[in-house]
Amino acid sequence: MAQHLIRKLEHFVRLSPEDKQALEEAARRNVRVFGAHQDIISEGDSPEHVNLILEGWACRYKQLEDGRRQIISFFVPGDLCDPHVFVLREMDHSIGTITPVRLAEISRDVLLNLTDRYPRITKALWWEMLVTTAIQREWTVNLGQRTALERIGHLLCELFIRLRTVGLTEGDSCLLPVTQVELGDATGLSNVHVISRAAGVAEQGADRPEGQAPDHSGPGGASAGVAVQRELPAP
Amino acid sequence: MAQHLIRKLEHFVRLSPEDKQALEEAARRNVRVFGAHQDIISEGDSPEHVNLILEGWACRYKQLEDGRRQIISFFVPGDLCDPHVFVLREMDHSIGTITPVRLAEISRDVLLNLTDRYPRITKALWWEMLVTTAIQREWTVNLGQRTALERIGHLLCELFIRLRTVGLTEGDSCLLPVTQVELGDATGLSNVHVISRAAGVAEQGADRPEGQAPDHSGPGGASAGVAVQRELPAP
DNA sequence: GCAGAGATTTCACCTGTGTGAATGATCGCA
DNA sequence: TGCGATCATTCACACAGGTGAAATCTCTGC
Repeated sequence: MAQHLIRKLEHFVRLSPEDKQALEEAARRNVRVFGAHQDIISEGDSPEHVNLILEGWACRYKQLEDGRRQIISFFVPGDLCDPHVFVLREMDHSIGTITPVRLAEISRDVLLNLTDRYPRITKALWWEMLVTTAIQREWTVNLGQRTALERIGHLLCELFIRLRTVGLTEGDSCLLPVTQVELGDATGLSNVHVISRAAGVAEQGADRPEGQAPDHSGPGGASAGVAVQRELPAP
Repeated sequence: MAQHLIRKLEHFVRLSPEDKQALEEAARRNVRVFGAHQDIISEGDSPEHVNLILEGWACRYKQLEDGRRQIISFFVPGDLCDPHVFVLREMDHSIGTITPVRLAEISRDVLLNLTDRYPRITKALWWEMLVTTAIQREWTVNLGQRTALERIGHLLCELFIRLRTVGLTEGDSCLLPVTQVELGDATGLSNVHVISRAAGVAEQGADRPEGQAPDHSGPGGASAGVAVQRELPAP
């Protein structure tokens, strides 16, 4: 059940069989299923548990009164939505599904128990959180400084690498169950503009992405290097 | 010395005299001084300690090869640069001063000691970190969805409120020792464009900001509500 | 008191991206 | 088998914001 999370964390620390066992256990109870385009938790709600994505894609987003929407980050299998969220009274943003999603609700107690008993897990979760905030910084740069072409190229590279980390790629290709409107909401572009630029990425990209945070920011523009199939995973 | 940090944390938890004493102590040792426009720590360096800003302004930024620069966040007195940074091998971004800065370097051991012995401080630092990441999310929305006018209005409100939290405002005004180029780097705008829009903010704004995360995103644009003096604090 | 660097302000012009609308594809479902 | 909904694609046009350059203005140091 928790194989994606375990695979991801093992990029940073070596987990013992007991560590893995404990994670599996935590991910087994309280599994919930959501359809596509549903809110898992909405702005203003108070968070009750940490959600571990087992299957499917989701996103964190914020919506302005006039309808403008910004996707703040994507969640793919193995991702934890806010392992520290209990401190806050209420959510300042929403989390919604993109595809149908299967997730495990992990209660505060279970999580505290986990970090109390398994120091390697604690360390790995710290690292996971730091990587997440580093990605968040990269998005800030993406939105603030890069052109449309570069933004989309960079985002595709990020997602490809994250999927590869949890073993959800095949060679140079991966599934990308995200509509153009959603790509636009994530990159701060209009849906109409996404296509012309996404086409540009497809033309230019042939290199393989390397490293954790690819930075294709030169004047030459982004090279995606990812053969992306727009296709939903078979259930 | 640590009065700004203490004042900020007390918005969330009530600190005992001993808590405050401990914070004061930690901020007293290893004080360093930087000039304006210097790097405190650069991309690629490995972080050695947590920096507590005592006086002056700094910022976190990332620079692309072709010179484009994105300011990712501002630091004002009372702010901690990354209370969790030790987990990372090397910095993926730089921290540089804007004005001359006085800061306290807090070592890993001192910080761990602090969080071990003073649970209220631990809780307050957790809260501080969550607020910081919430601000980071807000920047993502700012850069991705808002117009130039709204971006600048929102940024000015944020800074005013943060300064008020640490007691660095006077009535409706505060110091803003930030150049237009820096405002542009933070909002993803060109310096030339900042001025026309900043002028717009000055004209439109007369309301007082309210709440922690002001959201002036309606079609009417941003209202800054802050009378800002562009002036360096006397040394 | 002067020189030089950095910051602000203004201008004219250009371009990247948004808007709105119309047309085709694709897919789930009755 | 066909209907409706959701996405993708394309086009023509509009405009927000970028670019480059030049003219002040304001410090700061000598």
